[in-house]
Amino acid sequence: MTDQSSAEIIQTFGIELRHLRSFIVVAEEGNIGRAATRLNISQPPLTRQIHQLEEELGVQLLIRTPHGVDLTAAGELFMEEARTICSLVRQASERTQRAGEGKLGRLDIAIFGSGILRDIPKLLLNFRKHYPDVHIALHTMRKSQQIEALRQRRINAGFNRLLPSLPDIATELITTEQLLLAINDSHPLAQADTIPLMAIADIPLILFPTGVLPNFREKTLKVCKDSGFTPKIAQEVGDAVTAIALVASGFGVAIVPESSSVLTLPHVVYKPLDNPPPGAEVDLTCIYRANDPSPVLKAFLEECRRYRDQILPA
Amino acid sequence: MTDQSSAEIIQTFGIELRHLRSFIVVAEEGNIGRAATRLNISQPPLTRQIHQLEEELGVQLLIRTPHGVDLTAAGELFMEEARTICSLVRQASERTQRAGEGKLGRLDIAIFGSGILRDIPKLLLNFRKHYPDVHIALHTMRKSQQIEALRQRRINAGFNRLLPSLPDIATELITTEQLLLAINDSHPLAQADTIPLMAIADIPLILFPTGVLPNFREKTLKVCKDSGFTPKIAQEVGDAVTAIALVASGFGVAIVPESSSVLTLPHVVYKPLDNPPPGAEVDLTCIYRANDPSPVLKAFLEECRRYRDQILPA
DNA sequence: GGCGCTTGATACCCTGAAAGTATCAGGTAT
DNA sequence: ATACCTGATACTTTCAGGGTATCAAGCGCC
Repeated sequence: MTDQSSAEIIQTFGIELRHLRSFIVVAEEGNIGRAATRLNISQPPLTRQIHQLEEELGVQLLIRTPHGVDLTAAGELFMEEARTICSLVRQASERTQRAGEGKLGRLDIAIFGSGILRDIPKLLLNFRKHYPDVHIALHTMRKSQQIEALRQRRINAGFNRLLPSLPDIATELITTEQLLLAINDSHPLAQADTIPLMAIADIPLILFPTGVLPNFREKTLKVCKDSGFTPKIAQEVGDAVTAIALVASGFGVAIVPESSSVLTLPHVVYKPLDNPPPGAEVDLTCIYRANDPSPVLKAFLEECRRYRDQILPA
Repeated sequence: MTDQSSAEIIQTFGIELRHLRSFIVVAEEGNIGRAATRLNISQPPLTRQIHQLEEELGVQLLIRTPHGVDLTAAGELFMEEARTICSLVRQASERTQRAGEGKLGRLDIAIFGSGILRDIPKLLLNFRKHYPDVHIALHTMRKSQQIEALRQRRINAGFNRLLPSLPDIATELITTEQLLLAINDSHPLAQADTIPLMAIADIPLILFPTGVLPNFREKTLKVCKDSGFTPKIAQEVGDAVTAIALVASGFGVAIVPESSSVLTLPHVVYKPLDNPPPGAEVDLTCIYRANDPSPVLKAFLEECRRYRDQILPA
């Protein structure tokens, strides 16, 4: 297949862009001498170039008149085609340069449940503002799927929390969030400004997500253990949104990342932990192939860093 | 304006089609050495060409791996663009060649009243069959308009009868037609198979067309004079169709070219002249600029000759 | 782990094609 | 008739692209 396709392409031996550029100028000037001046070459080589072109095409392009040259019908057609081609080359060059700077291209990005609630949309919005010509496709994937998809090159980056360290996957920290307690407003504890973790020891706890370790479920259990108790597990669910929905229905409480609090559901209030133990926080990170040379990805990671530096002081 | 437009085009210095063709093959092979073999050059110059291209664009197009080369995102984009450009060059080349052979292009052709009745449509149909990609635009013009339009290059060819000889306008004979008498079937003469011209000396004659000399009106009068009489003029009209319509209404008789007889109107019959005097015939000719180099026109004129040679024996 | 094979990159030379110089030939206009 | 355009041609020169030889680096196979 390759042989055939390139055989077709290589048909046009001999003809070079130089010929097209020269011909365009000659056609514009209607005079070979003046055209040569504009091309910064002398007249004879230009005459020869045009002859070569006519020879190569097997068609007369110019009619020599006493005061210059006129285009034949074929010449007129070829001039249009040549203009198109030259401007296409220019465009190709520019587009490739922009692609090289990461300003043009496509990013396939995997997101997961609770990450989408606040930081990722903001980040993507920022990026789109700086790189409007980069097309972003979002895919919802759980952590293990993200890693597999990265390795298979189906995606360029993914967002997740609590990542295992892997040799071929690099990470970029987006933000570190405090943990909040999502609690039903009918519960007496919901009146307090902050809640000591120990206070929920006897309240049923909704855990999430299910899936491979390490995950946020594990994190939640560890935080409780560090506070000196083992929680009563009310229910295990797949994602933060479902967990908070259960909180709204009075199933129990849930420990969620700070950013989840943008999700308002009736009867759900979010309370900071009183005296949070060390480790009562969770990272949101961007993962990508460690050796991915894509300039678009590079630009995206820079945007990630800019976002992080921007919100960390605040 | 020319300076600006070409300045834009000439932006892409350095880059030549050679670079694009080479890059495509390299991208296809994923291996510079093999690509060089396929391009029938050795490996070092190909390496250099790719470097030149990357230099020129200011973008890395290839990632060198131990087993060959991979495309960067920019490289992948540029490869698509390069393919497009190369195939466009090929197409341009082919189209120009076809234009040079007269197989592609546009013909603006002027026609006039009675010529359109038989020969011109047949001729155009033949031409279209051989040259399907030539677009033909028809314009209805009287003789003087045709000549003016030819000189102003608004048309490529015209059809007419009885043309004055002009230095810059060449002619190509299409057909020579006998003259027929168009007569109302209520007239006693309409019963005869042929009619001697003298017989209409007393019947009102409808003359056409009005306009510059020489014209068919003049021809008609001359034929009558050669037969030894001066006709009674019933009416002068602009074209053959109107004249025949008047015959249908009983205004009188008309002398018309043979081809007009394809036009059937109620009560109109066409009768050959009995013993037609020499000169009782009229040419249909194609006129064009004597120095017009257009290959499309050339092809059209050849079609005209073919048509003439085809109908002359019959 | 060392050796051989692959890959692309580099240094140098050489050929050939394209550009330059000088001149010619044809057509117009004065 | 001549002076001045035009593009075409002959010859020279230059330099860019291609060739040969070789190198450096990475992978895989014993």
